Amino acid sequence: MAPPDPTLELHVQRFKALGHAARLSIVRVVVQGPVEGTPVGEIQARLDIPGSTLSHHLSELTQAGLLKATRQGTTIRYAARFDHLRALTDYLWEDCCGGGCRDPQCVNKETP
Amino acid sequence: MAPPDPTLELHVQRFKALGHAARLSIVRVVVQGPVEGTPVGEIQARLDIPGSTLSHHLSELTQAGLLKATRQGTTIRYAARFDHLRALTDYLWEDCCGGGCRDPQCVNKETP
DNA sequence: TTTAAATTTCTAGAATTATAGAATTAAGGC
DNA sequence: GCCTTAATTCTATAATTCTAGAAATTTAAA
Repeated sequence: MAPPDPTLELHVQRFKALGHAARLSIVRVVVQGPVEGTPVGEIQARLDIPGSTLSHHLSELTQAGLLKATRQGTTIRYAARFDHLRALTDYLWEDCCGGGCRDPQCVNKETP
Repeated sequence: MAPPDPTLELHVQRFKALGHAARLSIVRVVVQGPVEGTPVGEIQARLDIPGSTLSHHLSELTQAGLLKATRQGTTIRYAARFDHLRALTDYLWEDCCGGGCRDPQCVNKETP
């Protein structure tokens, strides 16, 4: 099999983090929320997930670099890492058309 | 827990499909290949994956709607579904900033 | 119609991930 | 110090996914 590729693995981890209903929902709630972040309690209220389960998913998303946490007293706010979210698709298009294509109008990106 | 959401589940399936080193590699090989698709044999040669394992991953990617297969004699070519790949990120930004933001320059999408 | 090449399906064991209750930590107010 | 609220960590079970060899399928050529 192919040798390990840290850049690949990084992106795998991020895609995997988004490949779960609870976690994708969490990310969307946070993306749609205020820039300064959304408190865990509010995420929990919106999605109706048990605390321990939610915490586990938040931890995965944070470790994957898709969310960042900031404490404010007893509440913790999670905000989106928009830079890393955007980098995900860039990685997919990388070297499209056999090298360096970034054109959104590229024929390869059109529906046949 | 929240009720089932078919649109969410669809995107979960696609992110999950990309959340695996072999599958993300496959997608990249195919994206970088010709528009008409890349033969299984060539993908296998490039990535050095056992045939049965590769076939399993190709099936998952196809079921997720990220690749499409076309037969040419005994060889089968897999091509990227660029439309569905692009839709993945659009889904992430959906309702960003509390509704309908599509602006790439949006402050929410800038690195703090 | 036998043979060969390309790819998939079957199978089962190994490995990883998900879930949520109970216990714990952290911060701040009284 | 003690109590309350907010969130995390611990733990164990359940569920899913991965892997790859062996067998089967598909297509076309000899």
